[in-house]
Amino acid sequence: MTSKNDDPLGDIAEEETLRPVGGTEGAATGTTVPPYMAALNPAQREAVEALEGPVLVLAGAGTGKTRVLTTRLAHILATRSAWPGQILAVTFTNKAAREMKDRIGHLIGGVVEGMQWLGTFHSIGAQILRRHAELVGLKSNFTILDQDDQIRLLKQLIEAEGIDEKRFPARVLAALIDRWKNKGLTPAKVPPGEAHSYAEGKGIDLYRAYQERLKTVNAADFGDLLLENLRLFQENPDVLKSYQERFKYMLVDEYQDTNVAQYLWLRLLAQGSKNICCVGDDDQSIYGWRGAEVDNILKFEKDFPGAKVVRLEQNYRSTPHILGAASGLIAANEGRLGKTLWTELKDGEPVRVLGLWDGEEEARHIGDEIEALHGKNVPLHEMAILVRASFQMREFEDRFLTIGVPYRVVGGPRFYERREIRDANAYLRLIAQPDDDLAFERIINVPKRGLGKVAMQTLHTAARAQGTPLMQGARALVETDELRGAARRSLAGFVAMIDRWRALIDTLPQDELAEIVLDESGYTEMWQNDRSPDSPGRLENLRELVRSMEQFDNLAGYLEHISLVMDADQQDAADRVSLMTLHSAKGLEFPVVFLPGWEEGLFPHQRSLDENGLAGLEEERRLAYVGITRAKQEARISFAANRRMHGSWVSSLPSRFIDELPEEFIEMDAEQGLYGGSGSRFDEANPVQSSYDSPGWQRMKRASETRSKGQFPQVIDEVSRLVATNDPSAASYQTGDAVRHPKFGAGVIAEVDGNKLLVEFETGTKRVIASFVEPA
DNA sequence: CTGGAGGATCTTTTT
DNA sequence: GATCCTCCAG
Repeated sequence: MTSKNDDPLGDIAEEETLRPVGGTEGAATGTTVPPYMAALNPAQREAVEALEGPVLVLAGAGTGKTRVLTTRLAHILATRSAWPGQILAVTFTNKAAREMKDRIGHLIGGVVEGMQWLGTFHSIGAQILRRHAELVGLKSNFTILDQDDQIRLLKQLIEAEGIDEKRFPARVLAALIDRWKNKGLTPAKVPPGEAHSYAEGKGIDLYRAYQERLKTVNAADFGDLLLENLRLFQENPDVLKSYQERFKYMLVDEYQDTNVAQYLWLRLLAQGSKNICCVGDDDQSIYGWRGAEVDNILKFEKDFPGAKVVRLEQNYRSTPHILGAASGLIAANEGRLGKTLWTELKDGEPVRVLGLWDGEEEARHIGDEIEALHGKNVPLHEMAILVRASFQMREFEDRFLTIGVPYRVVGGPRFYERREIRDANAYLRLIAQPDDDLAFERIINVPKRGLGKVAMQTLHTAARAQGTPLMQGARALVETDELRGAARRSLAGFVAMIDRWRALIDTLPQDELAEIVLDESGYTEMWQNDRSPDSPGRLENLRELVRSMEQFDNLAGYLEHISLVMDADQQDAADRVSLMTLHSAKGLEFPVVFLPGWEEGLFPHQRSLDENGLAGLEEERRLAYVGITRAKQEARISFAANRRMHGSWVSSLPSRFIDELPEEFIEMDAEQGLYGGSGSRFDEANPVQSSYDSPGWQRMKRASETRSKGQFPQVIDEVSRLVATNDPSAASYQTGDAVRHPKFGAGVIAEVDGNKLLVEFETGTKRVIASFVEPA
C-alpha cells in the first residue's frame, strides 16, 4: 500500500477492517470486501466487479466515474486476473491518463510502472505504430506532425497542383482529411460522393498525395496514429492477434467521445478477450466537431452482444440546485440514453444568473465576486471561470492583473506552440529524423543564412527530381554547381552542422545537445541581437526548454512527449483562480464556478449552429451541462449585452440556455437599463417593467426581432407581442442624425441598414445596433 | 536577399 | 486586435 495521501480512497485502502460483501452470500462463503472497494456504492461496485465480458458504465456527472475505473483496474490486479502489461486502458486526454496513473498509484503502489498501455488513444497508437512502422511504410523514428505542420504540408501540395489556395484554403482540406481519417477512411475507401467536397473533386487526389508525401518525409499526423494502426491490424492478422492475446482486459474512458476510427480499433482488439469495459456519459459528449460519434455509446449493446450495462446515478459532487438546473437544461436534448441524477447533499445556493453591460464589466464583476469570496476564506484554487472560447479569457486576465488576483490558465497558449520553441524543436527533429522536411524548411534560414526563396526553389526542384527528402537533396545539391558560391557554401555548412550534431545523439544527454545546437546554430544569438521587447522572454523560454528536457530518457522520448503530450500544465500548488475553456474543464470540479458569456452567438456558438444545426445546438447544450455540473456549491452564470469581437463591438441577446434553466433552481438579476437581461420569462410576467419601457429597450426588442428571425421562435413570439402592444412610434434614425453611444461617445450616422447603423464616431466608423445609441 | 509596410483574414472547442 | 501574408524598396 502507498503512504498516506489526500485521496480518501488512499486512506480507506490502508484500513485493516474488512467488511463482508452485502447479503448472505458473502457471509456464507466468508468472502470479504477488499479494502479498496469498501467506499463504493452498490452500482459502483457492480461496475468494478463485472470483470468478464463487455460492460458499459453510464456514469453521470459527478457519480464517481474515475473512482470506478481506477478501482476496477486495482481489482483486476488484486485478483491476479492479469498483469499490468496485459491491461489496455485508454483515455481521451493526457490529463485523464495522468490522473488515472496517479490514483492507481495511490491504490496499489508501484505496479503502475508496469502499466505501459495506459494512455491516450494517440499515445498508445503511436507506441504500437513505432513497433511495426515498416509494415505501414514508415520508419520507427517517424515524426508526429501537429496541425500546423499538417497545414504547411498541404499548402505545398495544393500549390503544386496549381490550385488557388485562396479559394480552397489548406485548412479546409486539412479538416476534410481529418474527417476522413476520423471515420477510418483511407484514400481508397473514401466514398466517391464525398470526394468532390474540395476543389472540384481534387480533394481525394490531394489526400492520396498527402499520404504519400507523409511516407516520404517519414511522418504521421494525429489521424494517422489511429488510421495507420487500423490498416496495420487489418493487413496483418498476425500482428492483430498478438495484441488481442496480450490485452486480457480493456478499459475505455469517455467512451462518448470516441470517433469511428477509435471505435473500430477498439472493436478489433476486443475480439480477443471480449473483456472490454467502456465508461461514458452521453450527456457529456462535446467533441462531435472532432469526429466523435455519440452513436458509439448509444449502440454499445448492439456492438458487444451480452453487454452488461451499469448506470451510476448518485451524484456526490453538486448541490440539488446545481443538479436541478443542469438536469433541466439537458432535458431539452433529444436522443439521450437518459439518466436521473440524484444527491443526498442539501440545497445550498441557487444558481445565479446575471446580466451585465459588456464583457469588461463582466470581468470586473466576477473579479469583485472572487475577491469577496476570497475575503470569506474561499481559497482561490476553489474557484474557476469556464469560458466557451479562449478569446474570452483575455478580459479576465487583464482584470486579474489589474486587481492583483493570481490566476492560472489551464490549457491556454501552449508553451510548445511558441515560435522560439517550435524553431528549437525543428532543429532537434531534423537531427533525430533527417527526412523531416517540415523541420528542415522551418529552420534552414533561421537564423539568416542567405538561403532564401531562390536557393530553396533550386533545392526543392532537385529533391523532387530525385524523389528524396530535402536533407538528402541538399547533400547532393552541394556537390553540383547549381547553386552559386555563397549559397552553396552556406548550404554545405548547414548540412555538415546537422550531421555533426547527429553524431552526438548517443553520446550526449539531450539537454546538453540542445544547448549546443541552439548555441552553435546561432539561434540564441539571433534573439540576443533582436531589439524587440519580447526577445528576453523568448530567451528565457529557450532556457526553460533546455531545463525541461532533462527529465526525458533521450531525445526521442522528448520529441514524443512534445508531439503527444502538448499540454504543459503546471500542477503548481499556489493558490490561484483557474481560467479555462469549457472543453478543458471536463472531468474537473470546483466549489465555485463562474460561467460567463452566455449569449446567443457565443454560447451556443453561431458556427456550431450554422454548420451542424440541431445536432450542433445539442452539443452546445451538453457543453453548458458540463459547465454547470463542474460546480460543487455555487454556479454563477452571466451574460453581457455588448462584446468586443475581432476589434469591433457586437451586441447580443442572452443565451437561450438561460431560458431553459428551471426557474426553481435559479435566481435572476440584471443591470438597470440593460435590454431586459433577465430573460423572456421575466417579461412574460411583467411586460412593462419600469426599467424596461425606455425607448432604448423598445428598440432593442425590435432589433432582436429582425436579428433573430427564424432562429429562436419562442423569443420572437414574445418580442412581436411586445412590439405590437407598446410604443408604435418606432424611433427611427436617418443618415446624418447625431447620436450618442455609451461606449464610443458622439457620432453621426453615415448609413442605416435596418436596425444596424453605420456611425462615424470620433474614434472611427463603427457598425452598431440602433438600440445602443441615443439621439444626441 | 532582407526588412518593413500595408493588407487581408480570422478566432470554437483539442489529440 | 493580432497574426499571417504579400508586395515593394533597399
